[in-house]
Amino acid sequence: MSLATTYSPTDVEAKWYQRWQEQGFFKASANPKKTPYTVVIPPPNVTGVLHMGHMLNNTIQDVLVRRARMQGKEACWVPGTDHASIATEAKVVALLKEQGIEKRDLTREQFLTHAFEWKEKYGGIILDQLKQLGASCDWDRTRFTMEPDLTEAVLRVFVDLYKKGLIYRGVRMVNWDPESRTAISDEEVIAKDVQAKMYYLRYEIVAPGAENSEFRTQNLEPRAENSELGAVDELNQGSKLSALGSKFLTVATSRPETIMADVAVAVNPNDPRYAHLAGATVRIPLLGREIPVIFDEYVSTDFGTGALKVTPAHDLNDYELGVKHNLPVIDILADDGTLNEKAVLYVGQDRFAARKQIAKDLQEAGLLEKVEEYASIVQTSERTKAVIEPKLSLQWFLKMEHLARPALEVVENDTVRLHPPKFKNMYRAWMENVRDWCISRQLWWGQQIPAYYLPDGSFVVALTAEAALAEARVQSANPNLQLSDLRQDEDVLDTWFSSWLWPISVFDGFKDPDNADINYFYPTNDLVTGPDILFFWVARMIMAGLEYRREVPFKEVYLTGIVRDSLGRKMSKQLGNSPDPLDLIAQYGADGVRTGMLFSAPAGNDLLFDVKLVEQGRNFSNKLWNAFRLVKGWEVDAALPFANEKPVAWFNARLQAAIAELDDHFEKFRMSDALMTVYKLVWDDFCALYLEMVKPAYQHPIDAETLRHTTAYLETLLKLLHPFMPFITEELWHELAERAERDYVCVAPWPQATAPPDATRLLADMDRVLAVVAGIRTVRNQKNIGPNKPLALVAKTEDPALLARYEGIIRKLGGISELTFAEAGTAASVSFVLGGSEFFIPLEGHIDLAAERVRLEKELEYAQGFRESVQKKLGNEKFAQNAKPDVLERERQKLADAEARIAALEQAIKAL
RNA sequence: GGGAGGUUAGCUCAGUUGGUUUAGAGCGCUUGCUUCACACGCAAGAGGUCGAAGGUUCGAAUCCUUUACUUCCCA
Repeated sequence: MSLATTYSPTDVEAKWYQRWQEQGFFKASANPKKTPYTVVIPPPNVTGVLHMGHMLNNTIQDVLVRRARMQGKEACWVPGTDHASIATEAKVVALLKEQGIEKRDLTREQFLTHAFEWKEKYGGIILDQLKQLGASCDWDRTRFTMEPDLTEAVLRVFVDLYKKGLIYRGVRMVNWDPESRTAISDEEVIAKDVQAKMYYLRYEIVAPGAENSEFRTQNLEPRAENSELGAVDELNQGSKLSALGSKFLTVATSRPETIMADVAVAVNPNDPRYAHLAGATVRIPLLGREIPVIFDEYVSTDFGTGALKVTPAHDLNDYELGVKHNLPVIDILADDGTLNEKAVLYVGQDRFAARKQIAKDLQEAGLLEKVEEYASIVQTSERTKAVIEPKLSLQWFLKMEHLARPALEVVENDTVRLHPPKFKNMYRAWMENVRDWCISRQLWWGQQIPAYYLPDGSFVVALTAEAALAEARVQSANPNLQLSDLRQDEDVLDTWFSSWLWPISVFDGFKDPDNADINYFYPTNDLVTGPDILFFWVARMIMAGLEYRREVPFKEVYLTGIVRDSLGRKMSKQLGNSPDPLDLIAQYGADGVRTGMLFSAPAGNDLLFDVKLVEQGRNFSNKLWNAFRLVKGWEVDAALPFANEKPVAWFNARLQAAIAELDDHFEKFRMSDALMTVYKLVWDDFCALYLEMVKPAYQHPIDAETLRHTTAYLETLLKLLHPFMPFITEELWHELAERAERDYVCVAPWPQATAPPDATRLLADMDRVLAVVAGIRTVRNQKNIGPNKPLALVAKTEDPALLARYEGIIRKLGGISELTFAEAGTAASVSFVLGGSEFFIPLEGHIDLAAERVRLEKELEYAQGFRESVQKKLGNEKFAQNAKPDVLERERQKLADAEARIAALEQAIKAL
């Protein structure tokens, strides 16, 4: 045989991917004669390269899409990328810096030119990588969130939502990322536990109406020189405190560097410790500025000292307190996280450097009472990991309430189903507590907000500058207003403000809301993505879909797990525990990698990736390859009669049952189980059993009828496997037979399960026959008898006809040379009992009578115990009354089986 | 701190409306095997008192209560 004993994927994969594309199999167009099946890809970042998460996600999508295509649906998988404003801008800025170009020296247009150049050069990498995985996307439909049409869609939506009063502009406390120097949305903030420090600061009390500044410093004792700053120290001495207590108010804070932005100290009005401070002011340590003591029940008496410094510019709660008490706002932080001139002290220092320095200075000034360890939480940027600053800033927001209500409704009533359903709870919690979405970003890479400011500071919102001008002329009642008088908002929109339109915008549903594609392909069917972007993206797509199409964007959402390493750790560059997907494909083949990923990917569970899984996938490819080699190598002798009626009928029954099971798994999005069903069908049923039953002896020909059935089965298996392993199945499809021009397994019809009328009996009979075979093989193993040594089998059974019908199979798989029926076995035999039947294998010289007796008696004892427990149950009156008839019947059957088995065992023991 | 999951064989997971000395799968493990498609293989086998305690029931991995551990979401 010329075919290699191991399958080599690399030779095969590129070839077939190219052929599929040449044939246009992945192209989809509105076709009223077919049912549409649509998937939009979660657009990867244009800066991205393929990682293991993409592999899993896109493998699942491809499996679904390929199956739908074979089912005769008009399968449309739309690929594309998103512009990832923060990540891409950072990347381009860094690249320019390497070339000696600073962003601030460029105009917006110049920068965007650079950025688009970069995108053209590198932006398609990840899509090409998907092709190596086998992704059957309609590449002609590739979209990019910042291309002109999609940009227009974003702007149209912005204008529309503004006109509907859902978008507003205002000063709000936002999450400021000092590293990317932009506001980000609540969803882009990740809370992290940290071990922080709580600083207890002394604010000098200025008595009501009196100027007693002589207390300022002289009553302070110098701190011990060796007192380590940062350690929890012992300064909290009662005597000293009480002495100082009357002159100082101690305030606990984790952010001492923000005292320069303090505008008050707040205490609870019910706190007796501070009642005397009514009308008092205190001096900010080091700075000396006087600020009032205010009273508010918001302050909790048991946190810190019960006194709270109020810094409205840098804390949301403080801001609200400030508004309530009419306090000023002092913002001491610059956009990059350094202190600005309003801070007066530490100007130009980074906030963390300033914190260290001020702690030191406070300590030296005797104004730091103590420092405590403090388990705290910091908010960090999902994208840059920088610590977020709450910052008051003028931003654009989208009101969520109106959009969230219907979007929650459709998930609650299962119009959109989440898989696994446990995510419904999470979704509900988010939807019910959703806050307005900050959609403006202080960046250039993205869609510039279509708001245009008039010279008088008012603004208009319009799709184009020209439209804005027309509106501005009306609004200002100034017909002489010129384009040059208008200034467009500098900010761009959040990338998710593009992505949430994706299922509509990729079909041009905004530009042309009634076009054939959108009407046909929308709503899409399945969405496959990670739960980490359930809110970012999935929820918002549902909102946009309902708002703009009055229809949900997809019906089923499959949420994958996270790919982790075998120790359960997230894959990261730092740990270096993430394999390069392309290396894996090169080493094990795309089919091997795809199946490897799916083997351990139950829905919603994290996938603990182990290269062994991919090895298993490769081994499976190889198994299939060798099954093909065997069949391909058979010579036909047309004169031979059909010799394998039983195996052929049985395998058909198995096959049909497996197809039904497979379809059921797909229905329930149990991808891992679906794969396992085919895996076992191929490996166990087809290779280990069926092929072994029908294969002719070495160098003997096969009859034509058997070959015809076997080839047909193999073809069906290739179809069932194709969604999982597209490459090897296509290769074998064409190796197996000469194919017509467009006859590819890629577009072959998906097999329909049609169980033969006698399936139940066929399967049950074969189970009994295979149990006999297993019994024989166990004897061989126990007695160390190789498979080539022929054995005789004597059966004592109430159903000899069954064994007679399947004698050929028993002979072949069991290595049995002679099957006879008798009423008793011979003493020099090894016996085994199945149900009520006894089987004897005469083995002169291999028999240890005593050991045989012990073994059989052990089995007997077990069977008797079993019988007893069943009898006990059947004897229980309450059981007889309450149990359903079928349960009762099953128990009676068990009893009968047990009795037959006991009788057979007793016989066998007697025969010894 | 609030909420939602999970805890079943060494590992990763199934287990549908409670039905049993027999709770399944894949991988791994053990033993034997150059059986002429495949050692990326073949055959056989071992391995679990279903986190713990209590309860309901004729009967509980499955229902209820308490508890421990763990993951995630929100604050």
